[in-house]
Amino acid sequence: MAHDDRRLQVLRAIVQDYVSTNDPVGSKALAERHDLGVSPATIRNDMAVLEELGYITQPHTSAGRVPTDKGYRLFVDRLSAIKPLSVAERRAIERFLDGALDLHDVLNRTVRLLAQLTHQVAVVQYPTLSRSAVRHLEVVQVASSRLLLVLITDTGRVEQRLIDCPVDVDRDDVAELRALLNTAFGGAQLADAASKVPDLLDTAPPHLRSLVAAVGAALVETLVEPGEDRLVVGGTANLAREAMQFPGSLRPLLEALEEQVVVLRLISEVDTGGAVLVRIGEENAHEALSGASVVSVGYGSGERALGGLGIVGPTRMDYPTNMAAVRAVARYVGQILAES
Amino acid sequence: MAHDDRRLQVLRAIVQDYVSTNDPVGSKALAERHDLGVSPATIRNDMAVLEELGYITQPHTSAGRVPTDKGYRLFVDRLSAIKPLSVAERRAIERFLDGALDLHDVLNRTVRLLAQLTHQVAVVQYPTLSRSAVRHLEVVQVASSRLLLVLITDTGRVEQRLIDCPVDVDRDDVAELRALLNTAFGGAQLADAASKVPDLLDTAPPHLRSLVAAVGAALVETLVEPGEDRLVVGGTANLAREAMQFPGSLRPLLEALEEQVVVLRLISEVDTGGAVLVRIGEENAHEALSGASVVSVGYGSGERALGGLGIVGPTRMDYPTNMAAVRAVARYVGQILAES
DNA sequence: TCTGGCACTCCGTCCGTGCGAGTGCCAGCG
DNA sequence: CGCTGGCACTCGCACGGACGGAGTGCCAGA
Repeated sequence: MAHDDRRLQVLRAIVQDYVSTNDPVGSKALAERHDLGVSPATIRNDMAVLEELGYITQPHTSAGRVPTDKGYRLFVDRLSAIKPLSVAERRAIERFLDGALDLHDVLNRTVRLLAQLTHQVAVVQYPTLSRSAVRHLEVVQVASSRLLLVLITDTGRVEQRLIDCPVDVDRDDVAELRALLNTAFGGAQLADAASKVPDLLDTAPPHLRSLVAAVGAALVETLVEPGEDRLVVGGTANLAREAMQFPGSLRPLLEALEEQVVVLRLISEVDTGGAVLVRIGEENAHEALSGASVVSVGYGSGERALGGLGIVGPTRMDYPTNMAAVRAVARYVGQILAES
Repeated sequence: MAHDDRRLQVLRAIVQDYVSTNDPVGSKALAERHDLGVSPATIRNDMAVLEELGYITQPHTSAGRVPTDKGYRLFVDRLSAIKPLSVAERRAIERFLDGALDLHDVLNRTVRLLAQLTHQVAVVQYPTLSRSAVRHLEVVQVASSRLLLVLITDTGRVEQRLIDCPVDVDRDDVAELRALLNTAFGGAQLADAASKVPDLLDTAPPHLRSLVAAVGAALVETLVEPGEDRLVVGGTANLAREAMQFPGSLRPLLEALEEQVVVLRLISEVDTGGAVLVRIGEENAHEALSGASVVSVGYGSGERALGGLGIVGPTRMDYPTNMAAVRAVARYVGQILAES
């Protein structure tokens, strides 16, 4: 029906106007700014229907209409296409990410880039350990009975962990242990590491067993530990600019961003197909984010997703542009990580 | 003079009341809440003098008085003693920092602890590389002509850096290089590392020279690079609670905290004597912090300061308590780092 | 030198008004 | 049957004046 079609166009127009002006949009303004080919009165009727269906709402009687979460959802799903980035933006991405010195650096630059491109809070997850492989394991003795285990993954991530040994450790044993660990785990997926520990224990020379046990335990713990997934957050200053957008104060949002665990769950639940995921307002379950939207996507080299990245902002955001930025940045990051 | 003395007591009372109530304080309220032994009228005269001298000011004619930066300065310098922490707080600190697994973990816990104790934004600097010694250098080959240099310091800090080599690298050379580096630099102060590179270049076997040069350059760069000093920031959510305190918006402050470099300079300029440093409002030079105060102190094991930590908050803060918290946390962190 | 009293200054709040934007409904028209 | 123009109605908001209260400065007296 031409009917429904126009109604959707009206919804699209409402979302676009509201996002760009931040004012509830009325029928008259809509008719003026968009070539809908009908009069304000007709638009009013359509808006009444859209409101009935729950796509828009009016903040107060006799104010303009504002999209609801459901309205944004429909907009994202059916009324918008991801807007391609400008050439300048693409070049900016390249320039920004080139010349990164290590993983830290790559992710820090990424988060700043993303915050700058989208004017939102940007979030980048470190490559998940459980999907990484061991490139090298280093054991350094820091005290007579204390070792520092350093894990270097194929994604360039470096993790450290202190190990308290039951007894004093001999210098030569450390070297032996190092060699043993690297032949056992070198190149192996970290996810498989846990299952290899018992084997290694059996085959290890007796005088190293207790050490191997301690190191193995530490390795497994590192994987399980909630802190294993790190998060880089940037652009929180962008929140201040749009402070009015959020009900009450920024506080809960800032807390959630610091808490990390909540945001982490959202960011790491990426679509395996590589599509950009959008979660709008209440869809976020967690209360602190109920007034916010999250746009996220997995990044990685080849098919496997190493981690997620994305942005957090008010539900009233420019979805097409932001989705494009998130996707583009994720691609570049994937490329760069593949190279190193 | 009994005169001046009372005036200072009035100033102290004003600061205390203003900090706790957040309302400009008037002569009457002051007389009621503090045993100054004089009438409001007398206090008014004193306040007029204090205002003349620039210690207090009135936001509007016929509102109460509010301390100026200069007033807070006098308060901190002469009118307050660092308030000892409660037993519960001391125990909380111990409990909170115990069981940290590595340097990351220690610093992350520290920043959260400090934010929680003071209800301000907490900032902790990683132990400065230039004051650390090399515990171990690790070289890992990540591609035929690409090495990953991992530096482990005596403070437990682990730094990584990618090195592009001019030519493909032989596996055995890597092992040799590693041994060479560790005998040359092991245990040495990083600050001295730069001066050792030329020597090492001379004595190194010819086939390793180009590698040593590349690694040496990377090492020196790591020290010089602005990013060498890392910062952990936490408790930004506390800013939202006191958003009204800051002129305009939180934006500049949040930006400065993300920028890191500004805050870093403030935090790292610690008193060598181990005293808590307070910078109030305009004393902070940088514009974004002109409405904020910074309370900082160096932490470290023994005498040398490894780095700084502190808090950033509105000038209207509880200085005695916060100074106590900062000092106590710094001590514990120093202890813990000395142990590992 | 301190105190009580007094006049004065303003800020913040409240209330009433007017304006403007936007709506819903209805009758008429193609 | 759907679109249009017109119209009355509803609110939110900005403006402006009045009011009360808190706090001050000053002055005369103890």
